[in-house]
Amino acid sequence: MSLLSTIQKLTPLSEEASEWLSQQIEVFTFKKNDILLPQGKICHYLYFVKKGLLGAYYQLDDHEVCNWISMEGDFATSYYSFITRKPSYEIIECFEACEVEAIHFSTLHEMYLKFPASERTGRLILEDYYARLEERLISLQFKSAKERYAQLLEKRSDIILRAPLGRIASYLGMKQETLSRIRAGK
Amino acid sequence: MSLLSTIQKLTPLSEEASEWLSQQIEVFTFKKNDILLPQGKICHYLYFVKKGLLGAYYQLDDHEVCNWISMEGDFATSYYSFITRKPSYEIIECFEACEVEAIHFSTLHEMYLKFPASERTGRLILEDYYARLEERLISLQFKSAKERYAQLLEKRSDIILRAPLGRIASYLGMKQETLSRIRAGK
DNA sequence: TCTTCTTTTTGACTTAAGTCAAAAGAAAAG
DNA sequence: CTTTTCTTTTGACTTAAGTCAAAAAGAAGA
Repeated sequence: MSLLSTIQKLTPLSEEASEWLSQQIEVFTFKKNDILLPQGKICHYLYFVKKGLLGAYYQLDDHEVCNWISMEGDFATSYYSFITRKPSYEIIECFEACEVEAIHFSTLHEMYLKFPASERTGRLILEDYYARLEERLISLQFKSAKERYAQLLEKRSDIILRAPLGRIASYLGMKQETLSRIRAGK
Repeated sequence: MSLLSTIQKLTPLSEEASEWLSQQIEVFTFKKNDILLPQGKICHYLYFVKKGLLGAYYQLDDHEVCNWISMEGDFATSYYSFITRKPSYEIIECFEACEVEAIHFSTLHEMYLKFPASERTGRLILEDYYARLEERLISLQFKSAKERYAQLLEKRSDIILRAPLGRIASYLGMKQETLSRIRAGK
């Protein structure tokens, strides 16, 4: 499972394009609690998680709210900052030691110019992001805390087992104590 | 205020491209309560509201949840269905009599082929959608009903004055009675 | 203008989730 | 191992928002 093979699964990339792209991919390793993107900086990379767990959160008043969590096989970036080239309001942090592959923003756009058919790839990755966001919004809009937890448990039980409780709670839009109680089945 | 001039404000389009596009734009008029897109159909149009008020909602259990409301000068489409070409879970309906300009999906893609620079236009419109969605999510995730109302009042007071109370309430993720009480300042 | 239908408001009561504080469990450090 | 630190759970209490039902206000039709 790699960035390239995952992209190929979304939509085939020409031999030539994937050859070129594979040479542009950068690989990084991070320690637990390392910051991939500080708040206020522009996100230049589209990441792909090879190993580990990472996520994004932002500061709201006196607490942190988690926006997304990615693990092995997931893409990860501060979508809004990455596409708009504006400073990110969210912070990307490793929740575990991580190994990631990364495509630089300029690489992506060079690829679009060199291989116009690859535009589709970019669009599909981003559409996937959009769909996830929309699903989450629907879930937050009118489901109870218990239902939201059940839904996440069904879809991403792996994340629930690995991410810190407080992060999951804020991701689900509830307090840590509430999540703890739901988990205990009360 | 027209589709074309609004697009031009986002990013300049070549003389040739805007000439071509202007000939592809369709104009529709609808009566109050007319359905622009029924649930389960693929959304083929990117709409631009010239006059009136319209919005989208979906069925959740025994009630309807409003996803967005657009008025004069706004774009409107079932974004997810439009980009993925999958059936829409949401219904687009006129809340008032409407006059809209519309670009067909195939027209948009023909434009991308004919005028590659126009890809940027499409991306910007869609990015704008994404940004709105993200803002809404943040608001729902950790703000109280009162705060969410205040925020909408500040950003889109026009909508609050025109849309039915029940729609606004479900858009804000609360019950109609709650919104009524907040509005009364209790 | 009167009647009917729809939308919004109000009232009384219930419930889900938040708050604050402390205890228990795990993980990291010496 | 112990001690320290961080994370999760539990308890008692509060509060925001939901529920159900009825009244009031507006809009529409005859």
